[in-house]
Amino acid sequence: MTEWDGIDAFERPESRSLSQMATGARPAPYLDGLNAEQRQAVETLEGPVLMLAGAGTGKTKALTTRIVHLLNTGHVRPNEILAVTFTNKAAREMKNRVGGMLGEMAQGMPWMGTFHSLCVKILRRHPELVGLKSNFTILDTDDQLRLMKQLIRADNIDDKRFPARLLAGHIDNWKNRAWTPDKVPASEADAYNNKGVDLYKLYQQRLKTLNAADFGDLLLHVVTIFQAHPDILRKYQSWFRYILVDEYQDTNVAQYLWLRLLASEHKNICCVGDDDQSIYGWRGAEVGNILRFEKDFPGAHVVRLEQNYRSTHHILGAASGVISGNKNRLGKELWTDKKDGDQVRLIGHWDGEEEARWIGEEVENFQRGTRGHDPMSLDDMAILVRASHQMRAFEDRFLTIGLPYRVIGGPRFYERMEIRDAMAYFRVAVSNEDGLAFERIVNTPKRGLGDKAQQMINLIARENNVSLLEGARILVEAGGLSTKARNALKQLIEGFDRWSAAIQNGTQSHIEIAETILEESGYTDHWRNDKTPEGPGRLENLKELVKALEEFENLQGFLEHISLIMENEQEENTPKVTIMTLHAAKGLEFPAVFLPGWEDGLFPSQRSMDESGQQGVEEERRLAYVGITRAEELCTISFATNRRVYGQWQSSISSRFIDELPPKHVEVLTPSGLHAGPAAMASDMADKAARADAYSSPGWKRMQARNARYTPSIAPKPKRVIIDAEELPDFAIGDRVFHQKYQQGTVIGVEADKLSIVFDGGGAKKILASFVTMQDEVPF
DNA sequence: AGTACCTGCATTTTT
DNA sequence: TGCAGGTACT
Repeated sequence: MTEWDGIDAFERPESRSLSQMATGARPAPYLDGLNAEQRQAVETLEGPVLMLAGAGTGKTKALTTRIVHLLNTGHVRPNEILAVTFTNKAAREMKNRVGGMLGEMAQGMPWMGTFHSLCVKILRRHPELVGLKSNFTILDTDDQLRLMKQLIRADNIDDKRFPARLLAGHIDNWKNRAWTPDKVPASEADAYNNKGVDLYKLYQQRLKTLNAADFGDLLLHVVTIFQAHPDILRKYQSWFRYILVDEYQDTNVAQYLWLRLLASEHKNICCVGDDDQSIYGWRGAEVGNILRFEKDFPGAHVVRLEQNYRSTHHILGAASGVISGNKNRLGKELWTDKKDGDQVRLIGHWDGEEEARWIGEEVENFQRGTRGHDPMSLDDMAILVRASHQMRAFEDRFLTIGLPYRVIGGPRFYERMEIRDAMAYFRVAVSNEDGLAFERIVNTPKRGLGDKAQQMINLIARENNVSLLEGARILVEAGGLSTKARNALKQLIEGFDRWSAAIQNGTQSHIEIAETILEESGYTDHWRNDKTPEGPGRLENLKELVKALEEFENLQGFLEHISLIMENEQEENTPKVTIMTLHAAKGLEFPAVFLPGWEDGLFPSQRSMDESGQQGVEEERRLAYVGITRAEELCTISFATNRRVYGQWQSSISSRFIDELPPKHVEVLTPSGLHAGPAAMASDMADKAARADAYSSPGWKRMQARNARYTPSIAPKPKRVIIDAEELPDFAIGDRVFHQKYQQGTVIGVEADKLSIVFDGGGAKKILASFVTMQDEVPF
């Protein structure tokens, strides 16, 4: 591997052709809207660049403009830019914004996406190098845990004392650090009752036989391939002439290595991030990556974006005051030319319920318009909490006063039971080896294949070293099980044979196939016959699922997309207050923000401090910084002196972060109840008791049920989200294409949506365009 | 197979 | 307190 240190000179910008220079001479009106620093970040095209972008300083603008500038000056072709984000949302936004500035040119940017989706793309080209087939499935957390549980039980480990989650945590950690089982250092040998590393090895083997990868693998496998196959690495290195990375402070070791490997030829890597907003250390993010950038990439240009366009002076002052308490930071001071605005408001309450009550009233006040502020929409207000259990108090309160709210981060469409079941059917049909999916649906709907039958299938599959589906086939052919169970299983196997064949030969659309699968398997009937009140809703969800398929070229593309995305944001038009965690709020902004629960132990969280000490406090402090900087106009911090924790009343002291707020930016409000005498307190307690009764009353329950029905998380409406499955490209004769089964080939004829293709492996076929993908992105 | 009860436990979350 | 997961009973 090439070392960055010791390289004395970076490549000079290549001498440009006349046509490139002519292209470069095109006017660049998009630069006009940038401030000096943003402009510098956009125009420093060659060599490593670190864009230190504080909250609200227009980093997305700078990032997208940089891409536009790269293309407009003719430095690079769209498909030679690697642009990486963490979330699909960020990728989508970047795509949209670049698309908005460039028109269809952005369509030609196949390498813009999340770390994971880009890794899948790469991995699908070389799966055999890590023992997978190109149709490998991607496991979600649930599958992972089930698989680990099997291994743990097989090893006779007490999974009470050593829960699967613990093992999953270790393995995740190791993968984040890019440690394959053989690379886990000896210091970790005691993990999971000294069995961690062995189980990790076993787990990886099982994944291979299942032809599956978990999220961590996607990165790890690609890094492994790059490290073991310099020839392959070299091709990607030279292909990606410009690399852009968003939220660099959130990268883990594996992602860092991935980037470093890819950037080491051209060294045109631009990382954007903010060390002060690094809040994902607990899931492997290394703030060190961004702090070390100049060492890792010698000669790096560092550009600081410090002009904030979001918040008022007081809000920024408060945020700066808090974050300055951190030792480990690159240092940055946000400023604004906006008006001073209101000071950050601070208020202490008697208890959590009082806090929720007061915030509810304030929300209504803002809505009405108070003290020189125009009336505000509920959409413009947010309550940001440290931990999701804090949301409950607000939900309860808002429910009683009938204040519309929206909770971000609830259960998602693709995590619903019926959706996961349906997808399990699709998964087995697409990849017969997918034993986890098979297990999930073998007795759903009930086919009389209970524990015993499943154990039998498992046993036979293991003995013959074949997939569960094949094991089941052997069992049926051998005449095992009761007649009834055998026939049911036989029917299921025949079903999968039919469905897999339909997927292979491409005569039916994947939507028809999906409908067929759900019908013939009896899964739809299962819910049609369901008498519980959820039945109709679940059928509805299944319909939505099939509808969502329309956005994809084939079932596999869909499954991949879903396992990578799992999101279901749907907006409806009634304005609502938003309730969410501080983590979920990163990157968002609201005119008015409430930050409740600033009590030591809650925020900063005790656990964080116990587990990570000073480092933990610093990360919590960054979380406070993120919270304050979400606010544009009004920021209200609050705490309660008493709070119910796991049912027990506890008194608490205000957060240390409160004392770090610079007083000149803070207005301290006095709550009406706090200084009342003991009498008021007593009546307060009585009131509370009365309310507690009301909470268990039938009326209350009904209200909750009603709310559940209308809660946004219920009605599913998958948005049109296309990141991995791009719009069907127009194929032309001579195009290089890739087919799941026949691999690479060349188009020799086009009629409507059917292509004639000569495959490299020999043979010509007529194939629906939707079954192949364009392979021009990396020509090798 | 469905239920009723018991126990243990309890951040942050994306892919 | 309230939930998820497991066990034991019907």
